[in-house]
Order: sequence, then structure tokens, then C-alpha cells
Amino acid sequence: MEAIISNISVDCVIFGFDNNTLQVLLTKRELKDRETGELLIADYTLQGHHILVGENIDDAAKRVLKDKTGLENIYLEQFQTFGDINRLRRPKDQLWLKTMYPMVSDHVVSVCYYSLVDSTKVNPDLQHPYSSWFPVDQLPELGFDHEEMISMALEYLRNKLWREPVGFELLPDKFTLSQLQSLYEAILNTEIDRRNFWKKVSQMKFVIPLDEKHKAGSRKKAQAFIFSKDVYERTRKDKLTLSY
Amino acid sequence: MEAIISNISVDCVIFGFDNNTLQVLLTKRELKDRETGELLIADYTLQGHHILVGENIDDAAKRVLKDKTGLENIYLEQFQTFGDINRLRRPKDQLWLKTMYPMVSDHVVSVCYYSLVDSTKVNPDLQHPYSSWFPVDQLPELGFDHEEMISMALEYLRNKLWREPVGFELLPDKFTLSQLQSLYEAILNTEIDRRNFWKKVSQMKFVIPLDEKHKAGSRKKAQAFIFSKDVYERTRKDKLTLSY
DNA sequence: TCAAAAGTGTTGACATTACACCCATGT
DNA sequence: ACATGGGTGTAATGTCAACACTTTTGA
Repeated sequence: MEAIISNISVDCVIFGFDNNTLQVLLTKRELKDRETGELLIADYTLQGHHILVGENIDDAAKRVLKDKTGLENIYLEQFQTFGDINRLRRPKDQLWLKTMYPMVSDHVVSVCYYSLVDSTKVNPDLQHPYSSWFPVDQLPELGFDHEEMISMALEYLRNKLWREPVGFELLPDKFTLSQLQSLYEAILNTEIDRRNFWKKVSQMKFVIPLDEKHKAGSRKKAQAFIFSKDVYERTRKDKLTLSY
Repeated sequence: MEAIISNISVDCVIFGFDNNTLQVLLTKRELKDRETGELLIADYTLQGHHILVGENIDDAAKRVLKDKTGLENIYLEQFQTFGDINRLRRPKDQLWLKTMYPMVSDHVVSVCYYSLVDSTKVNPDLQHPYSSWFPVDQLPELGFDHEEMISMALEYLRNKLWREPVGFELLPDKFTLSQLQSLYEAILNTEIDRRNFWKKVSQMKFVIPLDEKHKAGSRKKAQAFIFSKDVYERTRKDKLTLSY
């Protein structure tokens, strides 16, 4: 077992997309009284871990992700560091820490990342028996300050989606326009006109139509598309306007 | 002297606006050989400090700001945490740390903030004899990874300026439209048509014309404006579009 | 009187929005 | 045959970019 740095951790908000809903991967946290068997704590937390001695924080986040999803080389972005001295001070969190990690410092600063994964590639049940997906708008009870982390991650994701084509990270390599549209609708929590969305997307040179057709649960077969990061990088123009 | 947490620090990129230029406040770092008097290190760094035991990281940033500028309640935003194990590994930085702070950990994670100040309210020479303002596009040699921090802070500031009216933090309470315009031009590094800018700004209900006239170095007196945060908060509508 | 900055409107191009019908296919 | 989602065009509106002349006033 490698040595941890006890006052710095990383937490990962792992987003996936399924059933036309934006989901978050959470891990169950349970604590029973040793004698009575009474459930003292039963809630969920994000995936996180302390950083190791000699480990970059970005690498710590990648490690957590690999451990919990089995995935590597996925979209990962640091969005905020939580360093309030009271962030672990709720009684149930104190109870959890005292019981499970008695040696860990009382003031842990957590560097938070969000990552976007193609949820068809993750099988949380196999990877980690206590993990499961929850829709972002129907979260269970959460430990620590993880609810705040998720809502802040979502805010960052929304802002990012608005400016950069990160949504594709959440879809399989090949996708249809309606999948893409419902992804945008789910993340931005809005409705989009299908024809206008089509028009917008067809201007994006980096969304490339394939010859293939997809029978994505629909009656009529829909055209499949892929996202080309390469084309995106080459054709991006950093427009600046004055608009707020 | 209060106890510090040796592996966590905050660094502040303090932006000001003067001479129609976006400026950064930097502190001189000098190290001379004790015997020969030879200058071993002569460069600049950001303002930073380790967090104290029992101190929130946001409060640590406020403390650094207060110490270096004398100002309180100013715009401050956490933008990124630097946690690479090699970030302090350049020979001159190692020499500096070994000489000045021999007890400090080798792996310091730094939580970075940028702040926006009305530079007319700061007198860095009085506040701190080794501090001075530098235009962001004419930086001196910098210690540690502070050059990267500044360029990342600038990126975050640009994105923010695009979406929210933070620029006013850099101006005196009363300002003219040409001051505001040259602020936008300096930060976004672009030229803006004066008439279009005027049109845009006059739609912003939170930029409020005063009866006063200002003789801001110009021949003709210009109208003075103030920014109302209150009006902004009440009239903001979070528009979402699909545009990148 | 003139140089330098302030103040102001119009037009064309482009982007966004709203909206309705036909098509292909699996049931 | 029909229900479901796929595919497409047009008109109205709003926003952005380009552009030139007059006014004020300090030197």
C-alpha cells in the first residue's frame, strides 16, 4: 500500500448519458453499528481518494477514474477546489471518518474533477459493486459536500457545452442526431426545435455523416454521425463578441 | 506566528487596469550569495502564501490580498489548482526554497485565484516595497510556474468577461465609455468599433449614466457612468443558445 | 483654428426562431 | 393502416459588423 497525503484528496463527478438523461456515478456508503447492526449511515458519495506521495493531482484523478470505471484516456477536467474547514463537519461524516479513517486529517482540501464517459463502456456493477448511476435531477442522499460538488460540476459542464463540443464524449462513437439533441436537451435542461438543431449541427464541419444507418430504437433508420476532434481543432475559430 | 500547512498554498493573480493596459501585480524575488554578493536569483513572483492551520482556502486568498494591497472585499475567484509534483523543480526555485524555506514540503499544491482591483486604490510601493505592476503582455522573468498561472488566469478572465460584467471591478466607481471600451479592448486583445460598443452598452440597464461630466484627459468632457450590481442581478436572464 | 476625443444612425449580412408537412418502417 | 420518429424549407425577427460626419473644448 502506498503512502497517502492525508490532507489533499481528489473527487470525481463522473457524468454519463443514458435513457435520454444525464447521469452521475455514485458509490454507496454504509455504516452499521457493530453490536446492534443498526444502519448508522446509508447514503452515497462521489468517487474520490487521497493523493499519493509523489503523485500529480491530475494523475490521482485518472487513477480514481480507472479504479471505479475501468476506463482510461477519458475526458477529465478540474473545475474547483473545496477547502472550507467545515466541509467534513456534519455529524454523520465525522462518524464515518472517525470509524473508517481515524488517522486522516480533519482539514482535507479536495480538488474536484468532472469527467464525461460513454456510459455504454462502463459497467459499474462489475467494476465496483457499490456503484450505480443516478439521474442528476434525482440524486439520493449524499455524503460530505458532494451535492454541492455535483451542482457546481453541472454548472461548469453547461458552460463548457455552450462553448465547446464536449457533449460527444458522452455518446458512443457513432450516434444519431436525435441522440445528440436529447443530450443537449438533458444537459442544458431545455427544449430544442429539431429542425433548427439539425441546421445548426450541419454547419459544424466536425460532425461527420456516415453512410451507415442506425436503427436506434426508432421505426425509420436514422443516419449515423461521428465527431471528429481533429476537424474541430483545425476549423475552430475563437470568435469573440461583446455579448453577455 | 501562526502555523502553516506546508503542502498547500494559495497564489493570487492580481489584475489592475492602468494606462489603457491590463496589468498584473508582481513581487520581486532576489537572492544574493552571502559571501560574494553575486545575484543568484532576480525575478518576480505572484503573491502567495501557505494556508494556515484552521484556515479556509478562500480566506487564505483574502488574507494574501489584504497583505499585499491593503484591500478587502474585492473581486476574487478561484480558477485552478496546480498540483504537478515538478512544479517547483527548476534549479533556481529549488535554490530559493532550500535557502529561504528549508522546512517546506517538496510537493506543494497551489490553489490559484485571480482578483480584479481598481488600481487607483492600490499603491503597491507603499503597501509592499517589492511589488509593482507589469503589463500582462510585457512580463518580466517569473519564478516557479507563475507564468503559466498568469496566462491561465487571463484565459479565465477573458471567458468571464465575455459572459458577466466583471470588468467594472477594474475601473473606478465612475467611468466613461471610452475607459470601459479600452478595458474590453485590453483584456480581449481586440479592437471594438466605438459606435457598436456604445449601442451594446446602452442596452445594458446596469450601466447607468450620471448627470456628471468627466474630463478624463480628453478635450471634450465625457459622460460618467456607474455600474449597478444590483440592477444587474435583477435583470440578468440566463440565455442559452446552441452557439459555440 | 485645429487637433483630439465625444456623440450619434443606417444599412446589409448573418444567425436565430417559429412553424408544418411528407417519408420510411416496424408493429 | 397507423403510429413513431426521420428528414427537410421558408419567412420573420433579432443581432452583429461596417461605416462617416458633426460637436465640444483645451492647447
